[in-house]
Amino acid sequence: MAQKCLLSPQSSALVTMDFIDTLDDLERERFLKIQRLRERGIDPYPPRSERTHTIAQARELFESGADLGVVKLVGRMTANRWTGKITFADMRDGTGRIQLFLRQDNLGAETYKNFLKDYDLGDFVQAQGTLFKTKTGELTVQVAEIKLLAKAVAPMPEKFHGLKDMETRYRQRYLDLMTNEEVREVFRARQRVVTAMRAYLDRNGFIEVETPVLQPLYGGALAKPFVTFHNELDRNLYLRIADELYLKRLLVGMFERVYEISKDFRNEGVDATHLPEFTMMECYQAFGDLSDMMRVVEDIMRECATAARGTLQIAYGEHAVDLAPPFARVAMRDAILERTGIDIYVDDSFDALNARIEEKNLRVEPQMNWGKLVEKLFAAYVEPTLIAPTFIIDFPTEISPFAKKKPGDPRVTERFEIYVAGGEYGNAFTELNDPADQWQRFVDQQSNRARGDAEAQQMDDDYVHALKHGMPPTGGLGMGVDRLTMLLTNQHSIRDVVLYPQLRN
RNA sequence: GGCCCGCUAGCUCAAUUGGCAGAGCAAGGCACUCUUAAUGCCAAGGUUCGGGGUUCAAGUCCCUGGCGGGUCACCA
Repeated sequence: MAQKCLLSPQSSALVTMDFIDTLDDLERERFLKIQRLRERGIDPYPPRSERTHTIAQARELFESGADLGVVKLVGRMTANRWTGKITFADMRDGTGRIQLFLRQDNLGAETYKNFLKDYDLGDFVQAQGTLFKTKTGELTVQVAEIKLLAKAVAPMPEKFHGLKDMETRYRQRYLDLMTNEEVREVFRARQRVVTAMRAYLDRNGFIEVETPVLQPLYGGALAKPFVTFHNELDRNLYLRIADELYLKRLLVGMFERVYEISKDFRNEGVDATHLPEFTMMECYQAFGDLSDMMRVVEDIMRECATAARGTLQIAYGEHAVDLAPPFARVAMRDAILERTGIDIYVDDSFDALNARIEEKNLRVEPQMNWGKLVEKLFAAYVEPTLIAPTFIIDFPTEISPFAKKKPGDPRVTERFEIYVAGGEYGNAFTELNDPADQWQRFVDQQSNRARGDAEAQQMDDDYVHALKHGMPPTGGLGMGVDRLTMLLTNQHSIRDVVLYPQLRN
């Protein structure tokens, strides 16, 4: 008898028995309901559903005064309140929540009893009936017929406190999404950010392209790569750390404006602002320069903020930020001078700058050259203070191997990074198109590598060769899509804007 | 990788100095025809992350391993 009631019409007894052995007590209770339903001839997993409106549509139409008559709504039951022979239930679909009103007098004693017995929170159902308002004024479906669409065997997380455990939220994201409405909104906002960015670029003549993820030589950024192996080719390949060098080759080939929104991979630390795979937008504009890229950043910030938040006045944590262009422009030298009293142009050698830093008792990690020391000084004393959107310009040449040197001052380049609320959101150059200079930069990077800099660029002869054929004067930009989404959704961990983040260790 | 914090019922959380491991939600039973974190009563639910140790006695103290979170260092 026990075995018979576990038989499923669509699977063998053996499989069913094995499955039931995997269930805990709560799940087993629900699985027995599935058996009861099947015995009554009800398929707990019917192949199709019927739906006349989404919940949002039904709500909107009703409020506008339309007479909808009988509607069929579908969704997941998420709460139940019963008082004897009537039950109020909450049902949610992808668009919203609506209350169901089930009454024994309407459904019939048998159906009503079976509903109470065999339906659970988490089940997908189809409710047919008419819309009305309860005496407390809540829009409600007066249910004439209720049908099970998909039985949930496992119980939902707690209905009031939601799912809080970080690990479960990330590893079983579906539980997080079904329980925490605000999490779903973050990912809807992310989609609006990406769509707005793409729409802006498309509208301005940038062509979306795809470049290799697997690269024989990685480059375009200073970072440690992931290494993989191609069996047939019998060689190592690297997962891209940036798209830069492939995209700029396209300008040699006479595409004038290109962009790519891509996953990049960097084999480095994992924390609240870094994941090993992340999404980057890079765009390049032939016959453009740094100031064109500033305009692109301002436009993208404005359009993405409008799409995500509907306003340019946003809150990020404790900061109020105004994203209305134009953004401030400050030379790195001036920013550092103001915050530390050190003039990097006076102390423009490694030894001099290092001595000044020690003299002032500033905490800066030991570095291998002047440029990196400047970068550290900036990161420690300037970056956290940049709340209003600010372009920092004139980066040291030593840390900018793909940027053109500033006319009249070879120590720095035509490069900016955009900072908002103490964080970096984009990086742009007037692109280096002089093949001899580019070749020398690679050589300099190699000497850094020889001195132990694991993030130094490798020589890319093929890229230099491309430049020998002539690349027009060009402005290029990279923006972190995840970080922009964080800013625009007020999230403070990158894991909260990535559906399936890599977890630590 | 260093340091700090956490891991207890399906979920959210308690547990005093080392002294019988508890509550709410969910799920089970009963009552209740306008509830909305419904309510009332009853019953059930545990390898306290794993392993080892100290102790008459360990959720609690010690050692060790695992998995998370925060922070510092590096990178975006």
